[in-house]
Amino acid sequence: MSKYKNDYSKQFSEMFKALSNEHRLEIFLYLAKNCFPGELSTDKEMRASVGKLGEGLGIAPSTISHHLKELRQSGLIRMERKGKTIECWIEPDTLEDLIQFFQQAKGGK
Amino acid sequence: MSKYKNDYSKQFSEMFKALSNEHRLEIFLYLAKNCFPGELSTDKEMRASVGKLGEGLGIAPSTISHHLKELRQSGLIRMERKGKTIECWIEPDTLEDLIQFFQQAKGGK
DNA sequence: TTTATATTTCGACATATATCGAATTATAAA
DNA sequence: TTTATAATTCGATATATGTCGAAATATAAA
Repeated sequence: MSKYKNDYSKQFSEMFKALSNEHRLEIFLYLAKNCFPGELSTDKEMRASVGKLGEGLGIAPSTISHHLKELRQSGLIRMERKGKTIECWIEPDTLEDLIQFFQQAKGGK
Repeated sequence: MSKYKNDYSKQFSEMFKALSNEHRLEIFLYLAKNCFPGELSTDKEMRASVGKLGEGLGIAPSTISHHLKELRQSGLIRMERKGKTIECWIEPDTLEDLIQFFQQAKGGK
């Protein structure tokens, strides 16, 4: 088997690691559904606070914070302080990159 | 944040875990490129042995074996003994599932 | 300025993961 | 049947991960 790593393998494997935890995947899916920016990226409704994201997951705030850090560091989400809370939303380019990653793998190109 | 897990979250998080390791991702990409079944699924060239997949990765055969088991258990690849060797190939449906997973996430549906 | 709220950082700990080499199993070849 | 090849399983070990609670930090409210 010849080397089949490209320059992005490391980056993609880090995104997959971020999504390999069920709590992080759930957060990611929630953000993808509710907080995908675009036409209304400045609208408060398009973003979710750390506290909001923690609701219903049954884990400590410090753990949520840890998970969000992982999602951010892998390039899947963005975070920005807004007053007392910190707002989170999906990094839109990365979602498209992931689709292309698997389409290319499927195409065998 | 409301629960956003669906019935498949667990299964997807396991695939992402399998792809979170650089060695496994490399194996997966190699198989996707070279061993995607279809019109020639019985052709020897469409499959790769465990030994072949280990070449050039610089890790022990037992470790390759471990990684392939993870890829198989997560549903990303298939394996079948053929004489002395064990042949590996991509599970084609799963690749399409992954594309749809991210397309759906992007669509916000 | 003091207090309350939201979040992060730190230190600890239990569990999971990646890896190896040795031993084992399965098959084919001599 | 004995030997060689391919791959897996096992046991060990070092490192990484998920989690918590306590303490620290940032901001807003009183």
